[in-house]
Amino acid sequence: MKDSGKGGRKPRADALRNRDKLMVAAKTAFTEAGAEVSLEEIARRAGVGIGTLYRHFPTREGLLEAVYRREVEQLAVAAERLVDELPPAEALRQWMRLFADYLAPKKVIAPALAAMAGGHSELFATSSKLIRGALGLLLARGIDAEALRDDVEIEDIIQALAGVAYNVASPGWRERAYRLIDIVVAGLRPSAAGVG
Amino acid sequence: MKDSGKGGRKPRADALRNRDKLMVAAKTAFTEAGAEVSLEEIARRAGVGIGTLYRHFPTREGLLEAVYRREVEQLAVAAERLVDELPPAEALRQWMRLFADYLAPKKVIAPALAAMAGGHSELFATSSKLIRGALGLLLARGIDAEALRDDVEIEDIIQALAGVAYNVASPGWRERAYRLIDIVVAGLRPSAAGVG
DNA sequence: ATATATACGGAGGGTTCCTCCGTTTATCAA
DNA sequence: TTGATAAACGGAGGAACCCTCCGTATATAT
Repeated sequence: MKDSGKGGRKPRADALRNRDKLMVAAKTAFTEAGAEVSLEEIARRAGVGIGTLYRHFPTREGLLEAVYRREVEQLAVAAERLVDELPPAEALRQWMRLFADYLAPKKVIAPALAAMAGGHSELFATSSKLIRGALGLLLARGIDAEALRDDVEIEDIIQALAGVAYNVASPGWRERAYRLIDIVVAGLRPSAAGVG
Repeated sequence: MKDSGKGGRKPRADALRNRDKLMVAAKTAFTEAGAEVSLEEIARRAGVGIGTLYRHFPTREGLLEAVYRREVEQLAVAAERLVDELPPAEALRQWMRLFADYLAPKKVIAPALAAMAGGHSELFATSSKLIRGALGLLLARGIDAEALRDDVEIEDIIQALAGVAYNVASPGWRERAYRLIDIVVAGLRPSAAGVG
Protein backbone atom coordinates (compact mmCIF):
# COMPACT_ATOMS: atom_id res chain seq x y z
CA MET A 1 0.00 0.00 0.00
CA LYS A 2 2.86 2.40 -0.67
CA ASP A 3 0.80 5.00 -2.45
CA SER A 4 -1.42 4.34 -5.38
CA GLY A 5 0.46 1.66 -7.19
CA LYS A 6 2.38 3.10 -10.14
CA GLY A 7 5.35 4.75 -8.47
CA GLY A 8 5.56 7.85 -10.62
CA ARG A 9 7.39 11.04 -9.83
CA LYS A 10 6.30 12.93 -6.78
CA PRO A 11 3.49 15.44 -7.16
CA ARG A 12 4.48 18.81 -8.43
CA ALA A 13 4.84 21.60 -5.94
CA ASP A 14 2.64 24.00 -7.84
CA ALA A 15 -0.10 21.42 -7.92
CA LEU A 16 -0.08 21.07 -4.15
CA ARG A 17 0.02 24.81 -3.73
CA ASN A 18 -2.93 25.32 -6.00
CA ARG A 19 -4.91 22.56 -4.40
CA ASP A 20 -4.41 24.28 -1.11
CA LYS A 21 -5.31 27.70 -2.40
CA LEU A 22 -8.48 26.21 -3.80
CA MET A 23 -9.51 24.64 -0.54
CA VAL A 24 -8.93 27.83 1.39
CA ALA A 25 -10.88 29.86 -1.12
CA ALA A 26 -13.64 27.31 -1.21
CA LYS A 27 -14.02 27.27 2.56
CA THR A 28 -14.39 31.02 2.66
CA ALA A 29 -16.71 31.08 -0.30
CA PHE A 30 -18.91 28.31 1.04
CA THR A 31 -19.14 30.01 4.40
CA GLU A 32 -19.94 33.39 2.96
CA ALA A 33 -22.15 32.39 0.10
CA GLY A 34 -23.60 28.96 0.75
CA ALA A 35 -23.44 25.74 -1.16
CA GLU A 36 -24.16 27.22 -4.52
CA VAL A 37 -21.28 29.56 -5.05
CA SER A 38 -20.18 29.25 -8.59
CA LEU A 39 -17.05 27.24 -9.04
CA GLU A 40 -15.70 29.95 -11.28
CA GLU A 41 -16.04 32.32 -8.35
CA ILE A 42 -14.00 29.99 -6.20
CA ALA A 43 -11.35 29.64 -8.86
CA ARG A 44 -11.26 33.40 -9.16
CA ARG A 45 -10.80 33.85 -5.43
CA ALA A 46 -8.07 31.27 -5.40
CA GLY A 47 -6.36 32.99 -8.27
CA VAL A 48 -6.22 29.96 -10.50
CA GLY A 49 -7.89 29.06 -13.75
CA ILE A 50 -11.17 27.25 -13.85
CA GLY A 51 -9.44 24.34 -15.56
CA THR A 52 -7.20 23.92 -12.56
CA LEU A 53 -10.13 23.77 -10.20
CA TYR A 54 -11.81 21.08 -12.25
CA ARG A 55 -8.63 19.05 -12.50
CA HIS A 56 -8.24 18.97 -8.74
CA PHE A 57 -11.90 18.55 -7.90
CA PRO A 58 -13.87 17.11 -10.77
CA THR A 59 -17.12 17.52 -8.88
CA ARG A 60 -18.49 20.12 -6.55
CA GLU A 61 -19.06 17.39 -4.02
CA GLY A 62 -15.44 16.34 -4.12
CA LEU A 63 -14.45 19.86 -3.21
CA LEU A 64 -16.98 20.04 -0.41
CA GLU A 65 -15.84 16.77 1.00
CA ALA A 66 -12.21 17.82 0.92
CA VAL A 67 -13.00 21.11 2.63
CA TYR A 68 -14.90 19.56 5.51
CA ARG A 69 -12.95 16.36 5.80
CA ARG A 70 -11.34 17.42 9.05
CA GLU A 71 -14.63 18.18 10.75
CA VAL A 72 -16.07 14.87 9.71
CA GLU A 73 -13.05 12.99 10.95
CA GLN A 74 -13.19 14.71 14.30
CA LEU A 75 -16.80 13.78 14.59
CA ALA A 76 -15.93 10.16 13.95
CA VAL A 77 -13.25 10.21 16.61
CA ALA A 78 -15.55 11.89 19.09
CA ALA A 79 -18.07 9.10 18.74
CA GLU A 80 -15.58 6.54 20.00
CA ARG A 81 -14.66 8.69 22.95
CA LEU A 82 -18.25 9.49 23.89
CA VAL A 83 -19.34 5.89 23.68
CA ASP A 84 -16.71 4.99 26.25
CA GLU A 85 -17.30 7.84 28.61
CA LEU A 86 -21.05 8.17 28.78
CA PRO A 87 -24.19 6.08 29.03
CA PRO A 88 -25.37 5.22 25.53
CA ALA A 89 -28.31 7.57 25.12
CA GLU A 90 -26.34 10.43 26.56
CA ALA A 91 -23.45 9.62 24.25
CA LEU A 92 -25.77 9.83 21.29
CA ARG A 93 -27.19 13.12 22.47
CA GLN A 94 -23.79 14.65 22.96
CA TRP A 95 -22.62 13.43 19.61
CA MET A 96 -25.61 14.97 17.91
CA ARG A 97 -24.85 18.20 19.71
CA LEU A 98 -21.32 18.10 18.40
CA PHE A 99 -22.78 17.70 14.96
CA ALA A 100 -24.99 20.69 15.57
CA ASP A 101 -22.10 22.71 16.92
CA TYR A 102 -19.56 22.34 14.23
CA LEU A 103 -20.83 20.63 11.20
CA ALA A 104 -24.41 21.77 10.80
CA PRO A 105 -23.47 25.47 11.06
CA LYS A 106 -21.45 25.26 7.88
CA LYS A 107 -24.46 26.22 5.95
CA VAL A 108 -23.41 23.98 3.19
CA ILE A 109 -23.97 20.78 5.07
CA ALA A 110 -27.66 20.26 4.75
CA PRO A 111 -27.61 19.69 1.01
CA ALA A 112 -24.60 17.47 1.45
CA LEU A 113 -26.35 15.38 4.06
CA ALA A 114 -29.34 15.19 1.83
CA ALA A 115 -27.20 13.89 -0.98
CA MET A 116 -25.63 11.26 1.18
CA ALA A 117 -28.74 10.32 3.08
CA GLY A 118 -29.78 8.03 0.29
CA GLY A 119 -26.96 5.75 1.21
CA HIS A 120 -26.19 4.84 -2.35
CA SER A 121 -24.37 8.02 -3.20
CA GLU A 122 -20.81 7.70 -4.39
CA LEU A 123 -20.23 11.37 -3.97
CA PHE A 124 -19.36 12.01 -0.37
CA ALA A 125 -18.35 8.38 -0.13
CA THR A 126 -15.70 8.96 2.52
CA SER A 127 -17.66 11.31 4.72
CA SER A 128 -20.68 9.13 4.43
CA LYS A 129 -18.73 6.14 5.65
CA LEU A 130 -17.31 8.03 8.60
CA ILE A 131 -20.63 9.41 9.73
CA ARG A 132 -22.31 6.07 9.30
CA GLY A 133 -19.56 4.39 11.25
CA ALA A 134 -19.94 6.80 14.14
CA LEU A 135 -23.70 6.45 14.23
CA GLY A 136 -23.53 2.70 13.88
CA LEU A 137 -21.35 2.50 16.94
CA LEU A 138 -23.50 4.80 19.01
CA LEU A 139 -26.73 3.07 18.10
CA ALA A 140 -25.40 -0.44 18.53
CA ARG A 141 -24.25 0.31 22.05
CA GLY A 142 -27.53 1.94 22.88
CA ILE A 143 -29.55 -0.97 21.61
CA ASP A 144 -27.32 -3.52 23.35
CA ALA A 145 -27.77 -1.72 26.61
CA GLU A 146 -31.48 -1.47 25.99
CA ALA A 147 -31.20 2.26 26.25
CA LEU A 148 -32.59 2.83 22.77
CA ARG A 149 -35.53 1.32 20.95
CA ASP A 150 -34.23 -1.63 19.01
CA ASP A 151 -35.64 -0.80 15.61
CA VAL A 152 -33.80 2.46 15.13
CA GLU A 153 -31.56 2.67 12.09
CA ILE A 154 -28.66 4.81 11.10
CA GLU A 155 -30.71 6.39 8.35
CA ASP A 156 -33.30 7.54 10.83
CA ILE A 157 -30.77 9.61 12.68
CA ILE A 158 -29.31 10.94 9.48
CA GLN A 159 -32.73 12.15 8.49
CA ALA A 160 -33.19 13.75 11.86
CA LEU A 161 -29.85 15.45 11.46
CA ALA A 162 -30.93 16.70 8.06
CA GLY A 163 -33.70 18.45 9.90
CA VAL A 164 -31.33 19.77 12.51
CA ALA A 165 -29.06 21.16 9.83
CA TYR A 166 -31.75 23.19 8.21
CA ASN A 167 -31.99 26.93 8.27
CA VAL A 168 -28.88 27.36 10.22
CA ALA A 169 -28.99 31.01 9.37
CA SER A 170 -32.29 31.77 11.03
CA PRO A 171 -32.32 33.36 14.48
CA GLY A 172 -32.72 30.96 17.36
CA TRP A 173 -31.53 28.07 15.27
CA ARG A 174 -29.12 26.69 17.82
CA GLU A 175 -31.67 26.55 20.57
CA ARG A 176 -34.12 24.79 18.30
CA ALA A 177 -31.50 22.38 17.09
CA TYR A 178 -30.67 21.37 20.63
CA ARG A 179 -34.32 20.98 21.49
CA LEU A 180 -34.98 18.85 18.45
CA ILE A 181 -32.07 16.66 19.40
CA ASP A 182 -33.46 16.29 22.90
CA ILE A 183 -36.84 15.37 21.52
CA VAL A 184 -35.44 12.75 19.23
CA VAL A 185 -33.23 11.21 21.87
CA ALA A 186 -36.09 11.16 24.33
CA GLY A 187 -38.26 9.51 21.73
CA LEU A 188 -35.66 6.85 21.23
CA ARG A 189 -35.92 5.38 24.70
CA PRO A 190 -37.47 1.96 24.47
CA SER A 191 -40.04 2.83 27.11
CA ALA A 192 -41.26 5.60 24.84
CA ALA A 193 -41.86 3.26 21.97
CA GLY A 194 -45.34 1.85 22.26
CA VAL A 195 -46.95 4.48 24.40
CA GLY A 196 -48.04 7.06 21.73
CA MET B 1 -63.82 42.58 -1.79
CA LYS B 2 -65.20 42.12 -5.33
CA ASP B 3 -61.89 41.20 -6.89
CA SER B 4 -58.77 43.23 -6.63
CA GLY B 5 -60.08 46.72 -6.62
CA LYS B 6 -59.83 48.22 -10.09
CA GLY B 7 -62.72 46.57 -11.88
CA GLY B 8 -61.11 46.00 -15.28
CA ARG B 9 -62.31 43.63 -17.96
CA LYS B 10 -62.37 39.97 -17.17
CA PRO B 11 -59.21 37.97 -17.67
CA ARG B 12 -58.54 36.78 -21.18
CA ALA B 13 -59.33 33.20 -22.00
CA ASP B 14 -55.95 32.44 -23.52
CA ALA B 15 -54.30 33.68 -20.38
CA LEU B 16 -56.26 31.28 -18.20
CA ARG B 17 -55.59 28.45 -20.62
CA ASN B 18 -51.89 29.09 -20.60
CA ARG B 19 -51.75 29.43 -16.88
CA ASP B 20 -53.34 26.05 -16.63
CA LYS B 21 -51.07 24.43 -19.17
CA LEU B 22 -48.13 25.78 -17.25
CA MET B 23 -49.28 24.34 -13.96
CA VAL B 24 -49.89 20.93 -15.48
CA ALA B 25 -46.53 20.91 -17.19
CA ALA B 26 -44.84 22.12 -14.03
CA LYS B 27 -46.36 19.42 -11.87
CA THR B 28 -45.18 16.72 -14.24
CA ALA B 29 -41.78 18.28 -14.61
CA PHE B 30 -41.30 18.73 -10.87
CA THR B 31 -42.32 15.17 -10.24
CA GLU B 32 -40.09 13.73 -12.89
CA ALA B 33 -37.10 15.94 -12.54
CA GLY B 34 -37.08 17.49 -9.09
CA ALA B 35 -37.11 21.04 -7.89
CA GLU B 36 -34.47 22.30 -10.22
CA VAL B 37 -36.00 21.72 -13.60
CA SER B 38 -35.27 24.66 -15.74
CA LEU B 39 -38.14 27.02 -16.21
CA GLU B 40 -37.47 27.01 -19.92
CA GLU B 41 -38.04 23.28 -19.90
CA ILE B 42 -41.39 23.78 -18.22
CA ALA B 43 -42.38 26.45 -20.70
CA ARG B 44 -41.33 24.13 -23.50
CA ARG B 45 -43.43 21.28 -22.14
CA ALA B 46 -46.39 23.58 -21.75
CA GLY B 47 -45.94 24.78 -25.29
CA VAL B 48 -45.73 28.45 -24.37
CA GLY B 49 -43.00 31.01 -24.55
CA ILE B 50 -40.68 31.62 -21.64
CA GLY B 51 -42.02 35.14 -21.39
CA THR B 52 -45.47 33.78 -20.75
CA LEU B 53 -44.24 31.61 -17.94
CA TYR B 54 -42.53 34.53 -16.24
CA ARG B 55 -45.58 36.72 -16.64
CA HIS B 56 -47.77 34.19 -14.87
CA PHE B 57 -45.25 33.12 -12.26
CA PRO B 58 -42.58 35.72 -11.70
CA THR B 59 -40.68 33.43 -9.35
CA ARG B 60 -40.01 29.74 -9.29
CA GLU B 61 -41.45 29.65 -5.81
CA GLY B 62 -44.67 31.19 -6.98
CA LEU B 63 -45.07 28.39 -9.47
CA LEU B 64 -44.28 25.75 -6.88
CA GLU B 65 -46.72 27.20 -4.47
CA ALA B 66 -49.45 27.32 -7.08
CA VAL B 67 -48.83 23.73 -8.09
CA TYR B 68 -49.05 22.35 -4.58
CA ARG B 69 -51.58 24.73 -3.19
CA ARG B 70 -54.31 22.12 -3.08
CA GLU B 71 -52.23 19.67 -1.09
CA VAL B 72 -51.28 22.31 1.41
CA GLU B 73 -54.86 23.40 1.82
CA GLN B 74 -56.03 19.86 2.41
CA LEU B 75 -53.36 19.48 5.03
CA ALA B 76 -54.61 22.58 6.78
CA VAL B 77 -58.17 21.31 6.76
CA ALA B 78 -57.12 17.91 8.01
CA ALA B 79 -55.49 19.48 11.03
CA GLU B 80 -58.78 20.91 12.23
CA ARG B 81 -60.53 17.62 11.79
CA LEU B 82 -57.83 15.59 13.51
CA VAL B 83 -57.65 17.92 16.44
CA ASP B 84 -61.32 17.34 17.08
CA GLU B 85 -61.37 13.63 16.60
CA LEU B 86 -58.24 12.43 18.34
CA PRO B 87 -56.25 12.95 21.51
CA PRO B 88 -53.72 15.70 20.92
CA ALA B 89 -50.51 13.70 20.54
CA GLU B 90 -52.21 11.21 18.29
CA ALA B 91 -53.65 14.03 16.21
CA LEU B 92 -50.19 15.43 15.74
CA ARG B 93 -48.84 12.05 14.77
CA GLN B 94 -51.55 11.45 12.23
CA TRP B 95 -51.12 14.88 10.76
CA MET B 96 -47.42 14.33 10.34
CA ARG B 97 -48.21 11.08 8.62
CA LEU B 98 -50.52 12.86 6.25
CA PHE B 99 -47.68 15.19 5.52
CA ALA B 100 -45.44 12.23 4.85
CA ASP B 101 -48.04 10.59 2.66
CA TYR B 102 -48.89 13.29 0.28
CA LEU B 103 -46.72 16.28 0.56
CA ALA B 104 -43.28 14.98 1.38
CA PRO B 105 -43.27 12.54 -1.55
CA LYS B 106 -43.39 15.37 -4.02
CA LYS B 107 -39.70 15.41 -4.15
CA VAL B 108 -39.73 19.11 -4.51
CA ILE B 109 -40.96 19.79 -1.05
CA ALA B 110 -37.87 19.51 1.04
CA PRO B 111 -36.17 22.54 -0.49
CA ALA B 112 -39.43 24.41 -0.26
CA LEU B 113 -39.79 23.58 3.42
CA ALA B 114 -36.23 24.62 3.92
CA ALA B 115 -36.89 27.95 2.30
CA MET B 116 -39.91 28.59 4.46
CA ALA B 117 -38.48 27.17 7.65
CA GLY B 118 -36.75 30.45 8.34
CA GLY B 119 -40.10 32.01 8.96
CA HIS B 120 -39.17 35.31 7.39
CA SER B 121 -39.56 34.20 3.83
CA GLU B 122 -41.99 36.04 1.65
CA LEU B 123 -41.84 33.37 -0.99
CA PHE B 124 -44.23 30.58 -0.05
CA ALA B 125 -46.03 33.10 2.09
CA THR B 126 -49.43 31.46 1.69
CA SER B 127 -48.33 27.87 2.15
CA SER B 128 -46.17 28.86 5.03
CA LYS B 129 -49.09 30.47 6.77
CA LEU B 130 -51.32 27.45 6.25
CA ILE B 131 -48.77 24.96 7.53
CA ARG B 132 -47.94 27.14 10.48
CA GLY B 133 -51.60 27.53 11.26
CA ALA B 134 -52.16 23.81 11.26
CA LEU B 135 -49.15 23.12 13.43
CA GLY B 136 -49.99 25.95 15.76
CA LEU B 137 -53.39 24.46 16.39
CA LEU B 138 -52.09 20.96 16.93
CA LEU B 139 -49.36 22.04 19.27
CA ALA B 140 -51.49 24.41 21.28
CA ARG B 141 -54.05 21.71 21.97
CA GLY B 142 -51.34 19.27 22.91
CA ILE B 143 -49.69 21.68 25.29
CA ASP B 144 -53.00 22.71 26.85
CA ALA B 145 -53.85 19.10 27.48
CA GLU B 146 -50.40 18.52 28.88
CA ALA B 147 -49.89 15.86 26.26
CA LEU B 148 -46.87 17.60 24.79
CA ARG B 149 -43.87 19.19 26.39
CA ASP B 150 -44.65 22.84 26.81
CA ASP B 151 -41.57 24.30 25.21
CA VAL B 152 -42.11 22.89 21.75
CA GLU B 153 -42.40 25.37 18.94
CA ILE B 154 -43.82 25.28 15.47
CA GLU B 155 -40.39 25.65 14.00
CA ASP B 156 -39.21 22.53 15.78
CA ILE B 157 -41.76 20.42 14.00
CA ILE B 158 -41.06 22.09 10.70
CA GLN B 159 -37.44 21.17 11.07
CA ALA B 160 -38.36 17.64 11.92
CA LEU B 161 -40.54 17.54 8.84
CA ALA B 162 -37.65 18.80 6.77
CA GLY B 163 -35.85 15.67 7.91
CA VAL B 164 -38.85 13.53 7.12
CA ALA B 165 -39.08 15.00 3.64
CA TYR B 166 -35.53 14.11 2.77
CA ASN B 167 -34.50 11.49 0.31
CA VAL B 168 -37.96 10.56 -0.57
CA ALA B 169 -36.57 8.65 -3.50
CA SER B 170 -34.48 6.21 -1.50
CA PRO B 171 -35.83 2.72 -0.85
CA GLY B 172 -37.51 2.25 2.49
CA TRP B 173 -38.14 5.93 2.82
CA ARG B 174 -41.72 5.66 3.89
CA GLU B 175 -41.02 3.23 6.67
CA ARG B 176 -38.26 5.44 7.98
CA ALA B 177 -40.41 8.53 7.72
CA TYR B 178 -43.11 6.94 9.83
CA ARG B 179 -40.59 5.75 12.37
CA LEU B 180 -39.00 9.17 12.63
CA ILE B 181 -42.42 10.65 13.18
CA ASP B 182 -43.11 8.16 15.92
CA ILE B 183 -39.81 8.94 17.55
CA VAL B 184 -40.42 12.66 17.51
CA VAL B 185 -43.95 12.37 18.82
CA ALA B 186 -42.83 10.02 21.56
CA GLY B 187 -40.08 12.44 22.46
CA LEU B 188 -42.60 15.22 22.75
CA ARG B 189 -44.48 13.75 25.69
CA PRO B 190 -43.84 15.88 28.73
CA SER B 191 -42.84 12.87 30.78
CA ALA B 192 -40.05 12.26 28.32
CA ALA B 193 -38.65 15.71 28.76
CA GLY B 194 -36.27 15.71 31.65
CA VAL B 195 -35.32 12.08 31.75
CA GLY B 196 -32.44 12.00 29.20
C1' DA C 1 -66.28 46.27 -37.09
C1' DT C 2 -62.87 48.63 -34.68
C1' DA C 3 -60.18 50.11 -30.96
C1' DT C 4 -57.22 48.96 -27.37
C1' DA C 5 -56.02 46.73 -23.23
C1' DT C 6 -53.88 42.27 -22.58
C1' DA C 7 -51.26 38.66 -23.49
C1' DC C 8 -47.89 36.29 -26.30
C1' DG C 9 -43.23 34.74 -27.32
C1' DG C 10 -38.59 34.89 -28.26
C1' DA C 11 -34.36 37.55 -29.00
C1' DG C 12 -30.58 38.91 -26.30
C1' DG C 13 -27.26 40.10 -22.51
C1' DG C 14 -25.37 38.07 -18.59
C1' DT C 15 -23.87 34.03 -15.92
C1' DT C 16 -22.46 29.41 -15.04
C1' DC C 17 -21.15 24.76 -16.27
C1' DC C 18 -17.68 21.75 -17.98
C1' DT C 19 -14.38 20.23 -21.73
C1' DC C 20 -10.59 20.51 -24.50
C1' DC C 21 -6.11 21.60 -25.78
C1' DG C 22 -2.10 24.67 -26.72
C1' DT C 23 1.35 26.60 -23.50
C1' DT C 24 4.20 26.61 -19.45
C1' DT C 25 6.96 24.48 -15.91
C1' DA C 26 8.67 21.34 -12.26
C1' DT C 27 10.94 17.09 -11.90
C1' DC C 28 14.23 13.58 -13.13
C1' DA C 29 18.12 11.53 -15.54
C1' DA C 30 22.35 12.09 -17.79
C1' DT D 1 23.88 21.85 -15.25
C1' DT D 2 21.09 20.83 -18.82
C1' DG D 3 17.76 19.06 -21.51
C1' DA D 4 13.53 15.93 -22.13
C1' DT D 5 9.11 15.17 -20.87
C1' DA D 6 5.37 14.13 -17.85
C1' DA D 7 2.42 16.99 -15.35
C1' DA D 8 0.00 21.00 -14.52
C1' DC D 9 -1.79 25.41 -15.96
C1' DG D 10 -5.49 28.39 -17.62
C1' DG D 11 -8.82 30.16 -20.54
C1' DA D 12 -11.47 30.00 -24.84
C1' DG D 13 -15.79 28.23 -26.23
C1' DG D 14 -20.24 25.70 -26.84
C1' DA D 15 -24.27 24.63 -24.31
C1' DA D 16 -27.75 25.59 -20.97
C1' DC D 17 -30.12 28.66 -18.07
C1' DC D 18 -31.84 32.99 -16.01
C1' DC D 19 -34.65 36.96 -16.61
C1' DT D 20 -36.01 41.34 -19.14
C1' DC D 21 -37.77 43.87 -22.68
C1' DC D 22 -40.60 44.99 -26.38
C1' DG D 23 -42.66 44.38 -31.03
C1' DT D 24 -46.54 41.54 -32.57
C1' DA D 25 -50.91 39.27 -32.16
C1' DT D 26 -55.54 38.86 -30.30
C1' DA D 27 -59.56 38.65 -27.10
C1' DT D 28 -62.79 41.74 -25.30
C1' DA D 29 -65.86 45.65 -25.21
C1' DT D 30 -68.26 49.23 -27.60
